[in-house]
Amino acid sequence: MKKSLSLTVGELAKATGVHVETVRYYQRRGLLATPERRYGTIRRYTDADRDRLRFIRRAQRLGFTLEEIAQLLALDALRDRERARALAESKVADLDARIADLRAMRRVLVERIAHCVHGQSSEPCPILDAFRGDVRGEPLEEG
Amino acid sequence: MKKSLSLTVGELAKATGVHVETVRYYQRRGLLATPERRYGTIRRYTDADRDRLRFIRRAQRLGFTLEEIAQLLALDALRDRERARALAESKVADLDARIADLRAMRRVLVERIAHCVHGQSSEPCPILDAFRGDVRGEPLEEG
DNA sequence: TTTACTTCTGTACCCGAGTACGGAGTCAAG
DNA sequence: CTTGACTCCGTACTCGGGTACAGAAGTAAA
Repeated sequence: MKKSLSLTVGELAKATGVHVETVRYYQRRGLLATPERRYGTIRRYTDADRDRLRFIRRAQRLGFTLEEIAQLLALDALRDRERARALAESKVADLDARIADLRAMRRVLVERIAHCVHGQSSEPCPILDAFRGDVRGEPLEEG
Repeated sequence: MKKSLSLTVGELAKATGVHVETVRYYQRRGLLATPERRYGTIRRYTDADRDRLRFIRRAQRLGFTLEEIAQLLALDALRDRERARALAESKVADLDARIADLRAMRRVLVERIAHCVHGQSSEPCPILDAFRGDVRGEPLEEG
């Protein structure tokens, strides 16, 4: 276990695949600590900082917002499994809803494309006509 | 066919379920024309305006951005079926990619939740550990 | 006609997740 | 010891899709 207190922001950024500006942005957002500048030098980052940053990026790829990631990190620090799990579960419900929405959009669009293919030119495409008329009960409303 | 040149912005907004400010926003974006103010009075909108606005909202519900909707409206004006269809098809591909991404996220999360449930408390939740370690080949990268 | 709502217009602000930039200061190689 | 790259810091800007607000003018009902 090396506790290499050795990374510059640039190295940290490279090691995690984010831009330097993004590292600073996460610091502003409170997701990542800003280490001291010892003796008026440059800030140095540890492997733990790098791991935390990787955690952030992975959680992001799983669809968590930075706000939610901040919560996850806090729960992790408290070792609060229950709440961490609850957060993950509500995220799954969230994903399910978004997937259902996208599938509904897809279904309608594919149907309209089929109508467009079988029809004569120089008339407006039924895809567009479909938007004008009633698209089966106005789906996908919020709330 | 009544060509009722009778709607105020407020009525137009109500008839289409958008806020007045949003109507104006669409006008600024060039999606909707701004009718003249005749004899220093209030602007009046037609049924055609209302239909166009409904078109915009429906296309939005199908996942088109306002930029794309502007394109669709232009293609519609030109009666260019080919390009309208192509745009719809690329949108379907787009939706497929987004759905696949969300499903991948969901799969990983559900798996991690299962791990979290079967484990002893007062240790960090494996959901969070998973973010620290390798989440199977770093999926969901852009590009 | 007065009161109370709308409308009109311009401008500024919101969110989330960053990106860009300018002028310092610091650091490593030659 | 200078040169060039990197860091620090603050501030401002981006995008997409709107929302908010102030002050003036139009309009409808009592």
